Amino acid sequence: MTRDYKDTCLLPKTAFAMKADLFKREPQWLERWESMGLYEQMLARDVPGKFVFHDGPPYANGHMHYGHILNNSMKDFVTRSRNLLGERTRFIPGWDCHGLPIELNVDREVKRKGEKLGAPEMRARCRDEAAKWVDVQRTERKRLGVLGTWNEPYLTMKPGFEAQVIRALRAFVAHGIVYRGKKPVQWCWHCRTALAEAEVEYAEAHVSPSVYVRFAMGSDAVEKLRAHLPAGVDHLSAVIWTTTPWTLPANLAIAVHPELEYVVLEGRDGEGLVVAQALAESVAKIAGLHEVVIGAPVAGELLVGLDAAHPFEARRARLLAADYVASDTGTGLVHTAPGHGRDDYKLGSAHGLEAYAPVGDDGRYTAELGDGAKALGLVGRFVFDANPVVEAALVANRALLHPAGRSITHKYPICWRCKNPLLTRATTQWFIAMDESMTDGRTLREHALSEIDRLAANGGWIPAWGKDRIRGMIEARPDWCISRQRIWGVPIPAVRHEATGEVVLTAELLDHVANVFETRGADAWYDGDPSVLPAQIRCADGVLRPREEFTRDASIIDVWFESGSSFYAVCATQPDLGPKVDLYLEGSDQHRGWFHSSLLVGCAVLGEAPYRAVLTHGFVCDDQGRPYSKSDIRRRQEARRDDIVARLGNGQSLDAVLAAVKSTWATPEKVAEAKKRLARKTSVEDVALAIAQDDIEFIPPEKIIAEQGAELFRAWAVFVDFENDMPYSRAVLNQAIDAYRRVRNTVRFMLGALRDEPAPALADVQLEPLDRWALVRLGDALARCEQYYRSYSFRAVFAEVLDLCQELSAVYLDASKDRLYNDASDAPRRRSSVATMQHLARAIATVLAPILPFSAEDVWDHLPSFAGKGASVHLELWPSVPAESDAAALRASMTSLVALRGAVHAALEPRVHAWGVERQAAKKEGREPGEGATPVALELRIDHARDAVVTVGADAADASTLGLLAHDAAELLGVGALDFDVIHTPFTAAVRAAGPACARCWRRRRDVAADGLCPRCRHAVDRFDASRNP
RNA sequence: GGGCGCAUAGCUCAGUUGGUUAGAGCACACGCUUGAUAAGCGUGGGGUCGCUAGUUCAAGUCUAGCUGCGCCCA
Repeated sequence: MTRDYKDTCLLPKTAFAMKADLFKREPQWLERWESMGLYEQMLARDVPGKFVFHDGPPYANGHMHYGHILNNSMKDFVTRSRNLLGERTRFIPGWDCHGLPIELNVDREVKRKGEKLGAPEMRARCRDEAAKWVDVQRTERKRLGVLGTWNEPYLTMKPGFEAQVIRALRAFVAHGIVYRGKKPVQWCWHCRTALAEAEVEYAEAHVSPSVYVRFAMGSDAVEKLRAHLPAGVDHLSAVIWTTTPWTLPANLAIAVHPELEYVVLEGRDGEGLVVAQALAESVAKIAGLHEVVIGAPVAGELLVGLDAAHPFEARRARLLAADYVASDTGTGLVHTAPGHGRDDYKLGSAHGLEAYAPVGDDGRYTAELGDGAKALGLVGRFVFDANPVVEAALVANRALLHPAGRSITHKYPICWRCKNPLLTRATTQWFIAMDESMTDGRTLREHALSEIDRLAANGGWIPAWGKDRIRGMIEARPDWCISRQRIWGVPIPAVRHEATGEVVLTAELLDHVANVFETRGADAWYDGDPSVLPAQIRCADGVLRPREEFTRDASIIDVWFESGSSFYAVCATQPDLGPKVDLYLEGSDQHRGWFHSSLLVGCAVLGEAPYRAVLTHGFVCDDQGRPYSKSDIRRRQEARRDDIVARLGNGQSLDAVLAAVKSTWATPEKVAEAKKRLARKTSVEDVALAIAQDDIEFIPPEKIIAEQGAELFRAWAVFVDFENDMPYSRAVLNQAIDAYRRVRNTVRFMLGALRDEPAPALADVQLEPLDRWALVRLGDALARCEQYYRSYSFRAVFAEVLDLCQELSAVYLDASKDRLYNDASDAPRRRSSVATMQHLARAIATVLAPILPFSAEDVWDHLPSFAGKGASVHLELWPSVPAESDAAALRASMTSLVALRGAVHAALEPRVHAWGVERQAAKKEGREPGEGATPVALELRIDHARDAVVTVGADAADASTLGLLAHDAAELLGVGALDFDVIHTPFTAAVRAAGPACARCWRRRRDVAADGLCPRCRHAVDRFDASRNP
């Protein structure tokens, strides 16, 4: 029996685990990084560049969801990659702490306990509530491995921040574009506040009344339209359509499109109904007319200037020209209440009509109502309850075109918070004018638009369509309503002079208030201390009056204004950052939110956009492209449940139903299980829900993190394309995990090659061509990755590294095995290999560190020490490779070899197959391979192709094209030897290699000696034995 | 209803200024490998490039329309 030489081989050895156990170990790394002050050390390095990154504040309410996790992962990619690239980058996490959701939570709690609290107490409760969630979210964000100043985050409720918000407001005031106006806003009667556009949601199926109302016109109209009247018509009515009858008391006008064709439709008793031609038929139907009799078409222009009597008020509605009037629904004549609609307001104010809205904060009519409405008993009545009253009055006045009770199902705006339907109601609010000249002569809108274009010219919108997105919004947005009638926020420090009624909001006043807020916070506005105001306040007439003559405004500022000021509050106040931010990074919904408000604040405060670039990512969706949120998934599960229950109720069989709804339960076994459950008296609903939950799965993020680790989520985030919606499902997550494992195992092999022993530096070895190629390949990957990082193409970085690992694994590492395992430890070939592998492992860990910070550190911990090795991979700078003058030749050489490799493997496939079959047959029959029918020699080991000699026709590949790697060609192809036949036409042939196999390295060679070893292995074994027994 | 996007293999994605037979990885099938082994290697099957019409010698790529999906708005 020959000696077993396995122990003398330098087989892979490393403590770097194949299984990462991330969920267990991540917290340990986090703790280590924190105690060693990793973030501070990283920033303390002397690096050439600087990058200003700014966190968009999440709202301090509730736990993190998938969107947050994705967003935070990406932000950490940015922080870490910029630092890696030698650009000092701080990350100051922030939270949006003010605003309605928190206030309502507190409100609900206070009401539940039956407490009565004043503003200061309410604000203190809100502060506690926000602080509580900041703590919760801080823990959750840190757990993801996000690096930053967690002990000093920015909070919009901190005094310094609040003061800067006031200073930002001051800039708008100084530009002269802040004004008080009565305008229709979206109003929540339940929350008693105006809502920002971002705070409005839409209910899909809201049921509203639908009324067609006739407004009687005068004889002047009959005169004017005489040529267009059907024969029997002697009086006219303008017909309007509305789904908000409660706004009829505020009707002041009727809008018509000047370029639309109208007709007079013959009604009953000689009445002519004025409607758009395109809608005459549908109106006739609604009015119950048996035939459509119309006169000659009338240009809308002709109607403009006429008027019609209000159905129950003693006033007339003028017909005004408006180009927004549509001809596809309604009547082509639009009921106009300037106090209750944005278009209405615009039209009304152009014609001198007031924004008349006789509705209070609580959604009940006020005494401002006209006499007609008062007579209906509407004062004090809730507007939505008034709809039937108004409708009844219309019937009584014969103004309704059809029987009462029509309704329509349509989308309707609701409050994002309380989900109650909203009113549009004119209130007195503070606005920032989009179209008034600022001090530099431009309007805010012009200014913002030109900044958008300037950014676009510098590639600042990523992806590029972000420009069109935000541009469209800035172009179309109305004046910015910045006031809210709530408590939890930064007050708009306006004061009202009681004697004159003048409301003062001046730069001078704001300066004083900002300075007070700087130390005492915005609470100072509420605590009764008069010193929050200057002793004397200047009025418009220039006269200073004592503050005792003034009262404070109770409005707070829109939270979007606050977060839009964050660059000014957070970055501008720090000398090493400054007001200009290099990158904003949020979901694409923020084109309407934070990006938008920041841009406007930037234009007023800095005279330019506060950011140089804006990066947006899509939303987390399931594998069918539907939003992946707990509530959304639950809604769909319930819909699926209802579907199943309904189908079963219709008498369909269970298996038919499951097949029809494409359930994963549509298998005989599952159906049987479901039937069994039903038999156990479980309700149909319960079983259906269980099935639906199985079909439409929600995977709680905290569960993934607790059971698998946060890094796998980061791997997912980098595995899918963030510019689009990002598909998330168990299958996709598993794919990302597979990719992660692939990289991990490749690096593990290289660590194994190092065997926990310090390897020589590249400079200290004579590099083999094979290793030089590996370093060229690495260098190519590094160059691409650097570009990818600079352009935030994190996915491409990961794909590049994955590709590198794949290629190394299949080609380079495989070819290196013989020298790694079998050469003597000090053999030059082996030294070249280990020096290269140390460099590769180091570089790969470093490049991946921003994306997979935990695993990269794991690699670092297991990388044997070398000169200059730091305490953490995260303190490394961008890796390099040695200069290589033959890079092009090495690349060409490998390209030829890889092409040849494909041909050789294909040709070898049937032989390998035959050898394998023989081997298995021998095993099965309990005989040695070769003893049977197939003439295969007795083998110690058949390493598939390795024992083959491959002969290749000269036209397929010429030996000279293999260039620098020709020497390693056989190893790279995974065969024993490679011959070229220069005579024949292209072909590939393979035979078993001749000669006995070396007992140690298993290579068939003609120079195997009598002791069973080839000379190389003899030498290696001698060295090994000598080191054992010196 | 409007604005901005997206649609390539079962899945995740590449696919340059239009130009050979549309690629990769995962998954799948079949092999090899017990010296990367809860790993590694090889071979293979799999696509009407969402649909329709156009421009062109030539369309995954350009144009228009449609369908589906997302975000934002009404």
